[in-house]
Amino acid sequence: MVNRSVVKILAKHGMKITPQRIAILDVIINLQNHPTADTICDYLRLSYPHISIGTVYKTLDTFESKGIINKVYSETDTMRYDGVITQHHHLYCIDSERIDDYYDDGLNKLLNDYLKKKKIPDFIVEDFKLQIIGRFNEKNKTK
Amino acid sequence: MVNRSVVKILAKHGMKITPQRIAILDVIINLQNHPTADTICDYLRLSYPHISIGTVYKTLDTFESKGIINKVYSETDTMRYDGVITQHHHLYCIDSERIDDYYDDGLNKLLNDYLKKKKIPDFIVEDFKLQIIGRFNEKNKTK
DNA sequence: TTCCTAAATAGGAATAATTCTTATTTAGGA
DNA sequence: TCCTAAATAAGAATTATTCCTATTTAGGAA
Repeated sequence: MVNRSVVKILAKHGMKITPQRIAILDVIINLQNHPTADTICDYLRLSYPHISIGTVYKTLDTFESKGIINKVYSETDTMRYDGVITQHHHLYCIDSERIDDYYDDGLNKLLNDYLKKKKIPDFIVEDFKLQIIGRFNEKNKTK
Repeated sequence: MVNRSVVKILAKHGMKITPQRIAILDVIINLQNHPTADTICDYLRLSYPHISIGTVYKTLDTFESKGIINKVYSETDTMRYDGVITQHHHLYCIDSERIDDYYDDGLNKLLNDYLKKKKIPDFIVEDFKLQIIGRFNEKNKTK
């Protein structure tokens, strides 16, 4: 079940529509948990056994440079990817590798207004990301 | 010129005082530009030719787990380190690898108050870090 | 529809960052 | 001064990522 909108996204950015790109973009948009390139590749191999890890890395880089996906900084030395590009922030769990999205328009506005007013010397702000570090409490420990 | 306070920091955290630890901590506190483990090692070798890169990594991890230094998330796949542990944020340059510290007590307070009041469901906030992404302007391009 | 070409891909080698292993050394308490 | 657990050096191993090259392919032109 190829998602038609995935094809549209590729076309909109003037990219060649290849089965690999469709599959990769489909996976990253549908996996909600900020997967690594390796995780993405494992998933892809279920339906696409010959895909190459090099292609996955290259394609993710291409998507990122077009602004289709985002890289997520992580504590470990493995890069993670995020199919959500509307502005949002991240909750980092101290006890696990878990990283959740955090949407908060109030927070966005608060920071936007502050940084616009504040004027950091010799620096032009283009974007910002808040990493919120802490713990998921009992009710929500597994996911 | 061994910095006495470096020794004090090690002692305060109940760590064995070794020449390697003194040298490493001295370098990371005095280098202000968020060096990589490799950069730290190069510096150390000037005065300490036999230090092992493995020791540098292990020691930086130890320091980080004791809260003496911080890791800094970076765009590339190389971890960087920060000898400054008072709360602060980072300015990431889009055009280079440069990462500057950004101190702003007003911002800290703003975010603290907001997150304290806001209550993110099922998540207990311990800390936060703001990544401010943008460009250094002409006057300040080289550094 | 067929052909053509630049771009994309597969597969594997190469590189770079980091961790692991083990024998040796050492800090600091007894 | 001695003893032992902890720290270190050196290099091997691992892991993530990039690079290389021959082959394939998407999509525009004829």
